[in-house]
Amino acid sequence: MENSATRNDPLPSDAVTYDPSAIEQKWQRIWQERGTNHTDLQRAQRPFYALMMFPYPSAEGLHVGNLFAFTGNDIYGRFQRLIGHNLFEPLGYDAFGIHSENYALKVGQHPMDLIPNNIANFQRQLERAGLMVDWRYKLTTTDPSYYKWTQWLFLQLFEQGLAYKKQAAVNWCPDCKTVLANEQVVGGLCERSKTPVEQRLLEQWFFRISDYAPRLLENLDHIDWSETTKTAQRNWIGRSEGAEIAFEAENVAGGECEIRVFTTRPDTIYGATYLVLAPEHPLVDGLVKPAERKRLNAYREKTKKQDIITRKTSTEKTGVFTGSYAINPATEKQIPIWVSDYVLMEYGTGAIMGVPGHDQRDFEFATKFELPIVRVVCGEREDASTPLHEAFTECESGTLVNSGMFDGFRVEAAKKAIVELLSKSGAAKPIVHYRLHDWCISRQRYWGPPIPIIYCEACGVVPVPEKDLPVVLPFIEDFKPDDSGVSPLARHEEWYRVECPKCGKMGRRETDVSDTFLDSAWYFLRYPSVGRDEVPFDKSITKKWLPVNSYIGGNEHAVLHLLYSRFITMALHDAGHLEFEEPFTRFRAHGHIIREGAKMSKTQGNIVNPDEYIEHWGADAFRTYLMFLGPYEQGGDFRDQSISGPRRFLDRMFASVQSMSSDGSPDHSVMRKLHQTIRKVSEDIPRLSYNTAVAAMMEYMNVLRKGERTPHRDEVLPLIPLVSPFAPHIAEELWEQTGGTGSVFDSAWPAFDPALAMDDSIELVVQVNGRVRGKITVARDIGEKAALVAALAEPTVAKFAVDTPKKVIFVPGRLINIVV
RNA sequence: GCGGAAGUGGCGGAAUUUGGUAGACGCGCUGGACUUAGGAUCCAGUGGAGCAAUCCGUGGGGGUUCGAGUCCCCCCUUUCGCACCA
Repeated sequence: MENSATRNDPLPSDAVTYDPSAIEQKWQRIWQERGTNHTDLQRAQRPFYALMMFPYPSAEGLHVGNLFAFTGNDIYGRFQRLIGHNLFEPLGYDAFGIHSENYALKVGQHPMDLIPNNIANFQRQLERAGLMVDWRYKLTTTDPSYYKWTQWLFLQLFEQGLAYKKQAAVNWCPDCKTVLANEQVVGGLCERSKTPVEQRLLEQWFFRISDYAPRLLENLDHIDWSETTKTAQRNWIGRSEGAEIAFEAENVAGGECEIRVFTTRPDTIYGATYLVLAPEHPLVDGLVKPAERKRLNAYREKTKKQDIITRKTSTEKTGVFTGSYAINPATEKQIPIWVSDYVLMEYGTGAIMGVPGHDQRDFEFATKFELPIVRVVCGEREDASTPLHEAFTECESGTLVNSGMFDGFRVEAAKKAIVELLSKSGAAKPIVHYRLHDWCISRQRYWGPPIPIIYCEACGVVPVPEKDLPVVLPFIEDFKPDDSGVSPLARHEEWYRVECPKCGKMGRRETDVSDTFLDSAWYFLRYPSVGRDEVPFDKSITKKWLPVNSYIGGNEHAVLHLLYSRFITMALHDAGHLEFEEPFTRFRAHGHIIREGAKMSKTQGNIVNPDEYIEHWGADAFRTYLMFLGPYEQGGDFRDQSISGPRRFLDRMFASVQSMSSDGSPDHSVMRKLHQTIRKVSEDIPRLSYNTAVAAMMEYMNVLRKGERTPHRDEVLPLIPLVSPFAPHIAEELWEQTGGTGSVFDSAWPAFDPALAMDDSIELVVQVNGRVRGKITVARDIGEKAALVAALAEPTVAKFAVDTPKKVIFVPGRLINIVV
């Protein structure tokens, strides 16, 4: 803070000067008294729901990144209110989950004690920032009145058959001691702890999100979201069109055995010279010949032990032969069946056909193990005998060769024709495969909502009746997870022993809790209905306020929270609870801020503490600076020195109101600039182009005060609402000082008058041979002939335009280019 | 490896919509005013070279055009996603 805390000097004695802390405290108090930030949800005529991603209330307190995000949303929301909407800008806390729990373990406190303290601290910090949040609708995911409905949501999905339990190989994080969703595993590492993830076979609850893959993908074309976010979702859903092809084989017991492979290149089947199964593939045992068994077992052991990260990143091909053969349904030749870890059990069918001529991985594998490489596609200027030095993967220019009756087919046509042929004998079928897997929601942890299920010896899996919700998370001292794969709650018999709701015999509660992402997958539905105990969300209020008009948040949630929220909304829509199936009409991803060119982190000790800055510069200057330091959707660089600029701007704004005069009439050219500024700011805010909006207002301030002129009242007043979304406290204060009634946020956005913004004379750029040689001031609507005459009259122009012009390019109102 | 985005003064960044004055705005810096003082405030200046006319400048190289930061081709660098996805 050395550089930034240098400004609170004694001020000239008599002048009324800008004192942010006094003004900010005053207006935060008045807003609360008057209920300025309150929304009348029932009576609103033009509802506008401006949502921001709610924070996880960490012990460190509010991060400047949170404030950057929230301020951007607040500006957008306040602007919507000023142009006549009824704004609803709620905020809450995402307080369940491993983050909180691990921190609690680390500091030796119980999360039930810790979280309320953290929330209180966050609340204090957020209130200082001056957000237009209606705190009456605050929600906290750890509150039983909230998670009661998270559990209800689970039951809804259970009833629809969208929640099911299965034993599956799941991602186990040995550090967090819980399973993780696929989305929480990044490059084989736990997204949170960066520990290599292991595979474990466990009974887990899943949601059938994969059933929704086509809809989740198609709807992306119709929603107004940041393109980067949509791309991330498309990649994650991972649609790929291809075919499933069956290869006949004989197992060691002498029985028939069918190996199904998924391929996007059925056209290359004549070049399939071997098959590869994933080491975990269930058919491997039956296929391995006694002579190969020892080597194969050793190989499978080795892959099992290897962590996923090395398996997925090393491209060195390894593998073993099973000793068995399959029949290629196209060539009817015998091809060997191999096992290799480059084939993954979780994708497709866990088996592939090896086409070394036209797949780089297969090429490497075949080269290493000396398997035949056959060319079945050739490009332009190639033929069937052109040697292959690497896989030929080009599709567009490809023509089939060595492919029997399909020789000469183009790749695309061959794909269809071959699948069609093979499907007649049942050997193939066209298939669309999605990478998206079902969402594993079980967590073997303590700090989450218990999954509302009871296991009964007689009745089996019994959902907890809705009237018994919430299943309250008990306060237990011993909440530490262990390596057993069993939840901490399972150690508390007094809690999990419960009567079966169906037959009344003693049963056992599900002791896993649900994923934190379930808490946040529906919170936007709850906000308008906070306080309603009998429903998760009120029907008419929901109809009035949802879907969310504008949602702003970080792109790190592109495939987690945002995808899950869409899925949950669709599922509730299908169950008749909602009338819409996409929750967020418009989504924009904000950027992230760094500090002095480096990433902010606790270890580097370069975290910006909002409290200190607000203390020294005021919340308004801090907000304005955050919005000014870079393009909102890209983020920017927080530099201590630079905050003085926006603060100076507010100082000058304040001073202008104190010194403005009502005598005479405003300056014509200043008023012109004012209207140009109104236009610019009105266009920039909806585009989230906040940095240029602030720059435009600064530019106007420079014009307003140029050469120490005394600004006129009419020149100054419209600036107050204009600046109010950015700096709400000072705007409110100046609004009051200048005789405004009520809140500036209940006034109107300044009207833009195109006639006033229009320049009557313009600077026309004069070029000779495309190079700028001068500028002439002319009437705005000057014609080409008059412009040419005026241009040639300029000495600097005449000097270069010595010959008769060959050609003249005239762009009305902008430039004239004389070609000689 | 694949895909997206980006490369502009000492620094953060404008201008890319529609090819038409490159460097808005701010920080920093320089000079000045007011001052006992200035790390406050205000005024003026600030891409580079040159006394000047002028020339050179948006990662590098080509191209299209009267005119290119903007469009096209090749290359380099940074960055963010995805990553043995069959």
